[in-house]
Amino acid sequence: MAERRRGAARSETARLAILRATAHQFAERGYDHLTMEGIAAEAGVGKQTIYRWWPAKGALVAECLLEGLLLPDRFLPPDTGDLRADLTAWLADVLAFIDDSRNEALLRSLLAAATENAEVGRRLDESVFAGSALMTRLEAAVEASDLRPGAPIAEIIEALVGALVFRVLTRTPTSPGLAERLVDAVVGPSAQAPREGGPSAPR
Amino acid sequence: MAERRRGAARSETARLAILRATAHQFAERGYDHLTMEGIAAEAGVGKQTIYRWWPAKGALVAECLLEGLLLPDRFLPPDTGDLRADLTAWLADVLAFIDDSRNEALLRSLLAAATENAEVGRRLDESVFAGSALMTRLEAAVEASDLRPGAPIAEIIEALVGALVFRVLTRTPTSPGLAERLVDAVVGPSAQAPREGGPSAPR
Amino acid sequence: MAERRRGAARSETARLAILRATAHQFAERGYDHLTMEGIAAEAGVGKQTIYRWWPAKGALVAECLLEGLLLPDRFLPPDTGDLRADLTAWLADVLAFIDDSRNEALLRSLLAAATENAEVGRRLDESVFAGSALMTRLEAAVEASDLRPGAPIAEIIEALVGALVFRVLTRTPTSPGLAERLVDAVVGPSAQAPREGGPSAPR
Amino acid sequence: MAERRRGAARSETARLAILRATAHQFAERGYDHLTMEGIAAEAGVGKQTIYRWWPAKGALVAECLLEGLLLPDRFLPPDTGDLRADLTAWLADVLAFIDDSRNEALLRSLLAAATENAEVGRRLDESVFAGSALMTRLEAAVEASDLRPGAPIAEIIEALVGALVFRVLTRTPTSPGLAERLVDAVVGPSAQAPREGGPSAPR
DNA sequence: TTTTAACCGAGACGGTACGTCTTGTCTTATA
DNA sequence: TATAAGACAAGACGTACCGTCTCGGTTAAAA
Repeated sequence: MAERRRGAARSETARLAILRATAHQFAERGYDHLTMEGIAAEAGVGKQTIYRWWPAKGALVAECLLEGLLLPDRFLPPDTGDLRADLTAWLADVLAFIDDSRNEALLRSLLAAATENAEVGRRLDESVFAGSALMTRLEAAVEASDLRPGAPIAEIIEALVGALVFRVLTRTPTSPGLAERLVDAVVGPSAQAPREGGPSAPR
Repeated sequence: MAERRRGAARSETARLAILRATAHQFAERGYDHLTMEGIAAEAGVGKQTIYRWWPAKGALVAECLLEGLLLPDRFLPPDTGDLRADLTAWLADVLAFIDDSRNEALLRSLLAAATENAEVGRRLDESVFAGSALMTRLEAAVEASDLRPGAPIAEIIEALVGALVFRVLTRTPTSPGLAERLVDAVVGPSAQAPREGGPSAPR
Repeated sequence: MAERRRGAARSETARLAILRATAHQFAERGYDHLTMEGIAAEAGVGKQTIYRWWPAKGALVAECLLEGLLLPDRFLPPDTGDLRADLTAWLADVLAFIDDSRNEALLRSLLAAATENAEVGRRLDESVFAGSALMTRLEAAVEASDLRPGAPIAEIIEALVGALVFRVLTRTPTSPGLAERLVDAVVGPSAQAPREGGPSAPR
Repeated sequence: MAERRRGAARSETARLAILRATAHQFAERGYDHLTMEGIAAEAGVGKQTIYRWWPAKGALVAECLLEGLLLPDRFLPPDTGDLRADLTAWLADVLAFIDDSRNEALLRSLLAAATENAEVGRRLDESVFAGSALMTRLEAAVEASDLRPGAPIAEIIEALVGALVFRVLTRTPTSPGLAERLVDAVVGPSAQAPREGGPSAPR
């Protein structure tokens, strides 16, 4: 039987108002410049109500992330059977998102949040940059012999996502053909520029 | 004919004291928690003297980076003729540095600085993660046919460095064999031990 | 016939616990720094239970006063037939009480309570500083012709008690012979030692 | 030669704005309900500027008192040669002031301030309730033999002022003839109701 | 016996104010 | 005129209490 402690229960209304206010202020003004007072004011909530449930603004952002209030639905790689094409499509999708400077700023803010809050880092990994969906696609590729058995799938994903993160951090603008080149970098060149017989190790 | 404006010249002593204080406080307390007042106090300098020459703390950090006050001499990839071995050695070197949690925190702080200051981002790219040295090694590899002509060298570097950045952000601990697997991911497996690296470590 | 409304009756246990906690906290930390939350916590009582029965902390203190939880039994003037001796003895008694700095602080706290709560002021008059007992003694003095008929008895008491209150407020330390000099001031010098008391102590 | 330390000097403008705001808020809302934030806001000043120079609101009020921003010029007793008449006139003056309930509340607030700040208590003694002027008048009375030599002057003043303080604390309304009765209580009856031969000690 | 009003403890809530910290600008005296 | 010192207005920080409301549970008169 459910053991319920005494006293009024936590207000879901307040919780949601706080998260929504956080997401709004985050998008509006970035992670720095995000203030507890501003959130409390926008949410119509006492500051104590925030501090009662979250230890710091990083935790607020992490929970927003978890609730999908900060980023659109995760980008999903298609599965057409052509690994390189699928990865390229996924990358192009993400790059298009980043190309909007508003989104780029938001992502950078998210990286800032991750630098000072481990939970945000974890959530970023999990829920933002594809995690399992990408992983599944690559596993399927091994199955289909598009990747050799034993290929370092996790590291391929890290390299791919990391390259994107690095570009956001350094504000490097997207250049044409970037998606293809990145895919080339991590899973080798596409079929129409195939086998050059050279000593380059087969992947 | 040196046109010298009147009045006291900029004090090099003050400049250095400020940069050293910045570097010290940065290492001590991280990018957040870095305060202008703290720097001024430690440097024995008026706050105005800082604001006169730097617009914000991001710029201070960027200049520290440029002066090599924040990070050790850049990591240089060896050139033994064996591309994979060289890259692996370089990676292992960097990973060993990151494995010291003090260094990891420092790097994360640097990423935080990069999120809010474009100059820091640029400098980080250039001076921290090797940039040209790595690039040179890869160009040599193309020359030596260890990489096929037209290989996306820049993207390979981005992927490699990005993976490191991503791991620092998400606080993923280094696992054994990581350097090999990452090299495998971006330039393919080592020829003499094709199965090496094995399956990726679970994350 | 006892008209009783429905529901549980007021808990005497809770009432006493609250008053005792109030008295304890009052003595411990003074009237300011007295908090409803602190009282509730010490009494093991919900805050609402306090607010249900008392409108404010002033009322709590007033009731403590009424119940004799804050001050020792009222100081009673003796009646030896010698008015001046009796008043001096009473005053010396009260002054000795005040001389303990803990008691002085407690009285000052009580004055603080009186400034913001009229009821406390009234109770202070009545139950603390003797009120009727002193009055009775002075009326007896008129009867015995130790005071002339028509002497302003109430004002004499006010002057006496007021002097004490004023000294507590201004933290003036008791000086030797003070009791005698005060009695001298309000009912004239003692006959058998007309010069007694000497000049006032410098302030 | 004046040894001046470096840095900007204390702003007299800010100091005055703060004291004026304090006096205004004090009169408006009383000692409790006086807030540092309210003062800072009304004075157009940062809170730190207040805390830099005053440790607490009690000190602010004490300084206002010293600057004469809270109470009118001290009440001065006349000197017509008739001690009782002069004291009665002074008392009537003060009682008339107290009779305005706004002034009464202000005085009560001042007493509240005195309970928690020793400096206020001291200033109250000195500058509010006549201090030296009353003292001087009584010393002249001894000189003129209106009071016997050795009369406890300081205690007479304490009794007189104390009675007023006590009445303010207990909110006892002024009754007709009060001034005369109080004077009677501390320096004996006036001449037109003289010597009754009784055993009441001569003063 | 059931209902129901009032009590109780606990504790969440929207607020206000606290005293501290930091920011970026301004002022003063010195070098 | 640049500097070290430091005062200033502004405003966010995280904490402490305020007085109200909401929970789940208990008590006892009324229905």
